[in-house]
Amino acid sequence: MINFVRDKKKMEKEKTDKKDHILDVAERVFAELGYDGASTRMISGEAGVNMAMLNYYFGSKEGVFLAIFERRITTFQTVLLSIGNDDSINSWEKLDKYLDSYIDKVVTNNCFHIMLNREISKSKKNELTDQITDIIMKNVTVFQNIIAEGIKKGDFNKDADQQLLVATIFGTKNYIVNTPHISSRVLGFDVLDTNIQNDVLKPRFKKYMKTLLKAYLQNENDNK
Amino acid sequence: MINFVRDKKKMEKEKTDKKDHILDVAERVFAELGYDGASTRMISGEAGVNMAMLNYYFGSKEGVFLAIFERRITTFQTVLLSIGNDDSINSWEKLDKYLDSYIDKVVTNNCFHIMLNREISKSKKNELTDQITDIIMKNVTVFQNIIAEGIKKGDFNKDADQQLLVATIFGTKNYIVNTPHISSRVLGFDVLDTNIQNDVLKPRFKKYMKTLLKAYLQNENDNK
DNA sequence: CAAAATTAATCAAACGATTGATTAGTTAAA
DNA sequence: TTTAACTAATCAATCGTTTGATTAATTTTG
Repeated sequence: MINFVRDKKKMEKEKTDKKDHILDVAERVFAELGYDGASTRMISGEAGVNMAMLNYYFGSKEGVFLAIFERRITTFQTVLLSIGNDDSINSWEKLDKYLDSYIDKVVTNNCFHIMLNREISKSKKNELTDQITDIIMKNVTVFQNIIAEGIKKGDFNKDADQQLLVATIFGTKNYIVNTPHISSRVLGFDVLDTNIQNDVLKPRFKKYMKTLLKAYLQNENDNK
Repeated sequence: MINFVRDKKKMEKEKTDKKDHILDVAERVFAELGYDGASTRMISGEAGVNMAMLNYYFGSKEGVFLAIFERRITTFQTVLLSIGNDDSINSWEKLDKYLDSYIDKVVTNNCFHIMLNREISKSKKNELTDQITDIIMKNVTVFQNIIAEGIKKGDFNKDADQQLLVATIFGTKNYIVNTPHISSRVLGFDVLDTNIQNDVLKPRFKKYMKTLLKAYLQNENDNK
């Protein structure tokens, strides 16, 4: 067996790569089978590591689950927050930017969002669902503020139902991303195919969402 | 011990009542914890029956799951189908009727729809997800046909994205019903409270959905 | 009608399999 | 040599299911 010479830098890189690899696999398996349906043996098996490594690295199965979260949420939320707080653009532009960023992210990281929504859909509360709720609410609040601000400024129709509009944008996204078997049959192509996602789904989804929101939020006496 | 005189009719009633009771409980527990998260012990325990009764009546855990489906889908789908096939009303009225029936049903039977959507959100295909997909697609197809017909007739805007509109109506519904922790915080009330559902949620949801679809589907040169 | 035979409903106990987790020991790196 | 990375073996607990036995209800028989 050949023994490579590896410096410390390289090692650390490989270590985090290994942990990252485990999380990649776990994220996919959790999305495929759900948290309860996915076993630690299956995850470690597909990741090509010993089962005990999951506990060695992440402490427990739940630790793996939470590690997946921490990896995804931080950068994403700061991006959305910065859009919400950008005072140099008007409400319509904010809406556009938010939708562009949001749709890009959730379509690309669909495994994560499938996993996330499966767990939050458990109607019985527990520590985990509370944590997930808080995470999701941060994204929701940014969107809500954009709408509320737009209405206050007079850019958006004041009769709009802010709360249910939240349900529409996030619900529409969830439908496409989280139930791929259904949405693929409705749309006529495989929504999980990366190429189709980038070339067809994302632009079409963005365009649709903007048109829909414009139709609903536009003041009745306005013309475009 | 008193021995009641009971005719055959009465007996059968009680038997189906018991099976129905088990399915009621199972439906709730599945919604609370997911299919994998809910154990047969827990279901039988909460239903107050011996564990073996689940297998005696329904063959297996999956049998319980499928029995819940058969109980719910039949009547519901015929109602929606009859609306879709009603030629005495125009497309706008069909849309209204469909939304009224659909929203009433899914909000009331929220446990069932939570359960249904949790399982279909597993991205790995299996026999069960295929069955659920077929069931869901029937409801979707009725809605799609209403939209397609309306566009063909010229009632609806021909530039409308039919497919993504499907994602919006069913997605918005799912968001409200399937993630009650989130939607309750967004809306500011408990979406699982039966009284609130009937007095507040249903009428508001119907009104919103109709307004949204009208804004999007209305021909640009039309006035109401 | 009454006794016997048959069927349906229910139960506690136990089955083998699988779960998440831990151990004690080995290998590799610093 | 000390520490970190990794492994095979094993743990108790829980899973869905099955069993054999028992009770209750119904039908058949004499």
